[in-house]
Amino acid sequence: MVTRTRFDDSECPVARSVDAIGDWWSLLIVRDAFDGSRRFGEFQRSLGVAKNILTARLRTLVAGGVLESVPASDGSAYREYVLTPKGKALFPVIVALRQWGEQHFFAPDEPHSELVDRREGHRLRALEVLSADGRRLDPDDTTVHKVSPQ
Amino acid sequence: MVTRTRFDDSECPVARSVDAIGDWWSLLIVRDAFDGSRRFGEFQRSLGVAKNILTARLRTLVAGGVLESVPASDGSAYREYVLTPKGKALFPVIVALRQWGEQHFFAPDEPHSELVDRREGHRLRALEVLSADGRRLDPDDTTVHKVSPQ
DNA sequence: TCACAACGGTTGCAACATGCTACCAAAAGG
DNA sequence: CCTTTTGGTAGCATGTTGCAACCGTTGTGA
Repeated sequence: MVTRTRFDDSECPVARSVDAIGDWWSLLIVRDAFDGSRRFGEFQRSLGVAKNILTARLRTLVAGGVLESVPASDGSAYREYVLTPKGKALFPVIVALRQWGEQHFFAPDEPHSELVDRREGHRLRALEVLSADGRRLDPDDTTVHKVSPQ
Repeated sequence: MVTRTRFDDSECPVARSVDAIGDWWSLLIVRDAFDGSRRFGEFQRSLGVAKNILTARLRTLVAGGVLESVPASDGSAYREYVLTPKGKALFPVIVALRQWGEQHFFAPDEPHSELVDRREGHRLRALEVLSADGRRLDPDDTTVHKVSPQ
């Protein structure tokens, strides 16, 4: 069991997110879930993670409401792990990580797995951070509005 | 020194990204860097991380090209850690984590720090995953195009 | 200029998390 | 039935983290 309550009470949403999914394996488990993995063995073979660690991570993700354990879709007595709506809401996070990795860790001609639009088969548009009125924002165009603790 | 070469050679961009920044502290260090932290002590006070761990993380992030060590901006003899262009490209990742946290870990009226457009002072628009031709995509609308290893 | 505090670490050690292997019960398949 | 697959658990070696103490350098105030 992972017990990191350090930032549970933080006022920063990033910290709470990292608290929920910010360890080495959880993000890759979620990625696999988006890619269609459902069964314990699928995650285990895909990731090469130790089974006791996978057990712990799946439990944590289920406890955190990211995954839920449901009866197997093929009618067998086993269970499957599927993304909850909260888990599916991580889609932009995974896409952002994917695009960052594509841009900074691969040579232009180096092969890598690609996330494509199912209808057209094309690569996705790069994520853009936009202001309320639709302007494209760089990091320097934004600032954190701190909550005064009182 | 963090030595996780397990996924350095993965074909999946998400895995390489997680390899670079996917541990407990690195993402929070990057968040602080976006929020304006530059000095060792700033990160240390803000995060409450042990100094030896912070030392190791900063070194890893510098080695990974996310941060760089530059002379202090105030003319002192100390050094500062600032985001490289590669580091600044993590902006959508941090914003995605922030928005996910805001939506799923805070009650509607619960106070939390907010990332706002500096010009207008308004909250940012929610990130959208778009197809090449601009349609809004859900996870189910996409599929991973696997690279055949050969 | 001299003392003292702050900065940016390093070192050693204890506690905890992870990875590996072996093992096991229940389910599926033949 | 008998065998294999699945989905774990248990124990142990190793790696990582957190904590406290220490230390040289840099800034600071008298």
